[in-house]
Amino acid sequence: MADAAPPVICIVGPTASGKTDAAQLVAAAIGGEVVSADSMQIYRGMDIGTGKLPAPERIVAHHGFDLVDPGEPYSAALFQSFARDAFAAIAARGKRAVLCGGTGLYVKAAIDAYEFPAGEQVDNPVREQWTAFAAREGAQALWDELNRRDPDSARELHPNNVRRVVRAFELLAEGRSYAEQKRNLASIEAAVPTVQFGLAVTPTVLNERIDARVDAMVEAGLVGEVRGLLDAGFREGVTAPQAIGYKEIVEALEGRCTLDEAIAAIKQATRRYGKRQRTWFRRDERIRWIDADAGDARAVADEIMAQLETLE
RNA sequence: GGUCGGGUAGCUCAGUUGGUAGAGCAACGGACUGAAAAUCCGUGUGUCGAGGGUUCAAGUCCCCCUCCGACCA
Repeated sequence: MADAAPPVICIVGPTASGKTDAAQLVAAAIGGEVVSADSMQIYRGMDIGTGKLPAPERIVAHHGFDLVDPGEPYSAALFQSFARDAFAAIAARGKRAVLCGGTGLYVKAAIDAYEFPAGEQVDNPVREQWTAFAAREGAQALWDELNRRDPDSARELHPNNVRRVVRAFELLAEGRSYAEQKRNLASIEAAVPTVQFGLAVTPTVLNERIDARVDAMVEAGLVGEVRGLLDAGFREGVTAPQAIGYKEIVEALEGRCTLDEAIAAIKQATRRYGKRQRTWFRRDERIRWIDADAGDARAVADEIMAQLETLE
């Protein structure tokens, strides 16, 4: 990437904070293109429930949507290379990238010096092996085994966190260490120059907005979308069927709860997700927080542009 | 009107022979480098329905009132 490329503008925040509209308005104003950093918007056919900006409403180019089918696996490493390529392509067009993200890990993978050395492998036999071991012998046995081979990393992990313990085995198989990687976390540097903005919404206000948004998704046809996905083999996927708004509707469609119960569950899960996002982004000191309580995308975009002007 | 259940944390409920209460879920806080909308960790005071009584001591036993449910009239 040329040194002359201006910093990527990065807009983060929890679901329903208004990122999507604000990012598009900023991009439109400065001649930019949006890159979405969202682990569920990458799936084709998952539109309503992921809050994907509908094509007719896009006034600038969007990237990061519909990268794979719901049955396919994906990873932060794949997103990293996708995002880096997108930044380069946008710069080459003389445009400016606006990264818009709710998935903290994907945002960091895109802009920070996260390294995924062993390529872009997605179906990892080591993962399968140890996941099966845990299912057979239990979480504690899995952790004990890690403790035998890499006590340094085991100490960093709770035995119940099977996912991460398995991940430590994957790293070990590549001659790396989870503990060492974690130690380096604090000193990670930006790999891509960015200016980051976070949309801050008071939790009570955000919760109300989430409820309204979920109702709107149902009205927009979420149930039909899920039904269509099921017919297309949605259940085969590893990640996509875990999406909030989808897994609950599947429960209702398969008769394990009522639609009203499913809708309530979606609202609850989304509120909790919003909280996790807040926790994730809060600790990044580079983020400049913008008050987004009013829900006025225009005002938020104006504020971002005003701040950009003072910075550049 | 009568009989029997039941009224304990925001919700569903435990609570052993009386020793001033605890699980799950929710809520709140936190972690996070190849599944991340995932995964995991931490935090439990509440007039034990009201009043009275027995007792050194009552969620627990007795009386009375009240509310909910079922059954009988």
